[in-house]
Amino acid sequence: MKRATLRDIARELGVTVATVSRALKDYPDISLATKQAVLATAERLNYTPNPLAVKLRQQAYKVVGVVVPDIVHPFFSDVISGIVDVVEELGYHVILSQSNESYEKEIRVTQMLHATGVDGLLVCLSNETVAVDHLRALQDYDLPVVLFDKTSAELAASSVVTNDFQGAYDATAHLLDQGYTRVAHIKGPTHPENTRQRFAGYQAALTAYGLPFRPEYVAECQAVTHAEGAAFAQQFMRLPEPPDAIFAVSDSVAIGAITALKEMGRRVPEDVAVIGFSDWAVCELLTPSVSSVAQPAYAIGRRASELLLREIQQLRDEQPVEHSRVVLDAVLKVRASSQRPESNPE
Amino acid sequence: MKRATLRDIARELGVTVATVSRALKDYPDISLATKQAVLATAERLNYTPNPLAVKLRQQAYKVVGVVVPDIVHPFFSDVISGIVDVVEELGYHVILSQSNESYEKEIRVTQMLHATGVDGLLVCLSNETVAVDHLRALQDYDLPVVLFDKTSAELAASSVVTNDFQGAYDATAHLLDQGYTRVAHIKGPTHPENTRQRFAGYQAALTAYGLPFRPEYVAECQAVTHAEGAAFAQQFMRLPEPPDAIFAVSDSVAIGAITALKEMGRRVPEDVAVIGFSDWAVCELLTPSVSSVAQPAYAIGRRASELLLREIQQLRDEQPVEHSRVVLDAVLKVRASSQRPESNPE
DNA sequence: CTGAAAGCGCTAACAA
DNA sequence: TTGTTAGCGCTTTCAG
Repeated sequence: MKRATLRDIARELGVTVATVSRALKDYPDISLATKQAVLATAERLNYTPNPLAVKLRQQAYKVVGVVVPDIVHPFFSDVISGIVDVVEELGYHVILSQSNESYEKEIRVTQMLHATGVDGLLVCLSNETVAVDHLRALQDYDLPVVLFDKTSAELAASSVVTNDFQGAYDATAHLLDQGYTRVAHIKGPTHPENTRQRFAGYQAALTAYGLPFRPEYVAECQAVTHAEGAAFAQQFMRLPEPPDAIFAVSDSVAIGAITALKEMGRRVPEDVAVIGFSDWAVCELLTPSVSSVAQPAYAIGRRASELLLREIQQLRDEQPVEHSRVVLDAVLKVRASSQRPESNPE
Repeated sequence: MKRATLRDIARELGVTVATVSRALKDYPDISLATKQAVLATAERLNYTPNPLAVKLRQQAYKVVGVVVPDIVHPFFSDVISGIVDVVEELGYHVILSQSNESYEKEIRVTQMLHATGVDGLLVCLSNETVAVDHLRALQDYDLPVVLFDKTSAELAASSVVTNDFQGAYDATAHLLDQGYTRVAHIKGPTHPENTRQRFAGYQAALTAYGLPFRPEYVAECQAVTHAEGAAFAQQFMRLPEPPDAIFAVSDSVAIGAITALKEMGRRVPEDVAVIGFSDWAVCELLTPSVSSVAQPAYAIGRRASELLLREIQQLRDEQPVEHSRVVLDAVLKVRASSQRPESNPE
């Protein structure tokens, strides 16, 4: 069955397409009789407007593009879920792409998204991404871009991030409150702003508690994996004075560290406390359950979409486009892996 | 900066848009001089074709719609990843929607997807879905639909599923091979075909091993949650002759059951073995590690997209559309939760 | 209250 | 080799 067009309806009723179009959109000046006739035949022919024609006419795609490093990741699927929920309420759809943490692929997919036709872009930068010219080029075409999670100060754009500094500070302070004194940090790569912030929060907490910063207690991941967490935990334990607590930049790294510590015969949290970042669902199910800093993933998706849709609207109304930076608080989830059974058994 | 159009290029060179269009598409009959001139100015003006105009002209959206019950689910995000990888190779994009396991919402989003404009649909039915008239209606508009994971025999459409029967059979047979004799099953709701198949595989294995089917050893989930797994495990243990092994329809249910069994003081796997379905990443990390039947999620996404793209092509070529049913094997992952330490300590 | 006509940007058959 | 023309399906002036 071919899709019915305005012309089909018009022909059936002996009127013009303009009349039909108006009748369907509840225009003021239209006779009740024709309106009802049009509505009836539209119903009968199962009419639905051709989306392409409508969009071409209005110069609006009603689509937002989303680029994440990796779809198969609990944090990102949560963010995506938030995005989908918000944009669908306003009749927009979501086109999804992944960069696989590759700068090249990120350039490719953002350009493809622009070529395919989107009204705006929601992007989480890949770990490899330093330069943001590819995004600036899109902005030059009046395509609004909102960054989330991994953002860049180089780009004049709205962004939504977790308060990584505060989350990291809270995590480190919690360990220190528990009586641990030699707190190490497995940090992420230097490029994404958010892992730098976690590092800064860690340092700030040490300073606030009057503890020295010890470079040998800091390791830097490349790929931010389970395996790296394990490797660095082993490296730390080989130090003359090994740390008694580890704050890891991610849950995967934390879990890798815990696995390695157990294999080395260290008890968690008695000998070494561990705390991660992101609060994956697994954290609760592991033994010991893993303390972690929860990122408001779903809320990030929602806020980022709201900002993007606002900018799209402002652009359409030829109003000045306002950029905002939204920082959402992280929530520390204290579980077994960071709680010293009896802080001071004295 | 406004997006350049064919007309802009044409005006600059004093030719018509038709010439420009042809030059850009490497038409045979075009002078080298004009072709180069066009290419040069196109480059200079940063020309990219207006996707809407192209699509309206060719009557092709270059977009496939995807409907899953829940984006935030490791199985589905894996499937989606497979879909995205395949369709992007052919210049298509993915529009994502979720039904939240609601029949009503599934109807709404599939219609929205049709209204928005997609060339085809990849759908995993919600647990609530029994009737498939909403999908049949879309097929009537020559919109190809491919079902995956949760499918329906009511719809004449291609489908890609896990071999749930074989997976369930293997899981049950494995338990029986380990020496467990009273194997219970926590099954899913009756509607989705796949949980029925798991139930059938369970029964077939019992029969093959000459064991009776005991109705009191079967419980049926509604929501397929952690909590239900826990509740049914407790129910089983209250039986006069409780089972010594449980095959659960999903990992969440299996993990819930294990949690409850531990709380009741039963050891897993010594007193009761447990095996789940889906092989979530957590299974490996829990204590005891949880045996499970792995579904080829990424491959399901790939195969389903391949079938859909084939049908879209066939439709465009006005060839007959062929439907296929692809059944991909499940793989049993044996871990600690289902392995009797010493089968016969005799 | 409704029709006629223009146009969104691009493509393709037909002329020249 | 290039221009002319028509049209994809819809919206929106401008007339009447």
